[in-house]
Amino acid sequence: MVTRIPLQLLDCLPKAGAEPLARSTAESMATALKAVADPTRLQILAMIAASKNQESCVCNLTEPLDLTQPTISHHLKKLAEAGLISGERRGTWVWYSLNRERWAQIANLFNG
Amino acid sequence: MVTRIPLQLLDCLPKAGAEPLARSTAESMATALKAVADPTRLQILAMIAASKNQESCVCNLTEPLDLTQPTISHHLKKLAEAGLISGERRGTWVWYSLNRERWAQIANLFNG
DNA sequence: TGAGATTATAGATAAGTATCTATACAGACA
DNA sequence: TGTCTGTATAGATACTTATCTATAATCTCA
Repeated sequence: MVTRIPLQLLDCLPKAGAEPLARSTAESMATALKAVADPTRLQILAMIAASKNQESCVCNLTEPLDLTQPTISHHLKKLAEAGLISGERRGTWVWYSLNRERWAQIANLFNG
Repeated sequence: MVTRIPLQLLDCLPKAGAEPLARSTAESMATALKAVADPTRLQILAMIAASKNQESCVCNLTEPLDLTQPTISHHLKKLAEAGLISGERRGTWVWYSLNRERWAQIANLFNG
């Protein structure tokens, strides 16, 4: 006996080959995007990009953003972990600059 | 009497014109990015994009993603609120498709 | 070496959110 | 109209995280 599939269901069958994005890939992309998806971190990135030599020390970010220094450090750490910025100690200060290659990778998520 | 500024400090002064990104703008951008910055939602977006006519009903998403139907509905709502997808009821099913213009707007955040 | 300045870390707290179960709503069809 | 199917909403819970205060670590310089 043949099971009859109602028309309703047939209309809704997934097309062959519509494989879901691999979970591991999706998680890796989401981690990078989460780092950017925060208003304070977007402001930090904008300020670095607008600074002389496109780099900034922490001291330049704290006052304009009206947040405490540990909070700024927390956000810089998140951005660094996502590979979006790098910090380099020069004397007393730590200078943060954008990682252009990583930035381009994320842009490609949307251009593909 | 002139206050003497130590050399150390001079080295760290922000450059003129390095205005922070307006908070309201940053928050609006972050809202859109937060919608994308979730592995499940990335998978949903990928599945919609890979589907026939680039649209999908909820029933096609639930099983491959191994999540309950209310959870999928929750994510679809988030994506819709961010303007990234739109749902259209056709009979029993609601079909979701990508909003290309909105997608392009987000891509521009990274290409600018 | 010791004092002062800059940055990072630890721990606490409050707010946000991804997920579930239970249930309501909406359309198809017999 | 009543039943079945597909989708949305409500409420609860556990997990994440943005922020703060307090403190440690690191560097400069007198």
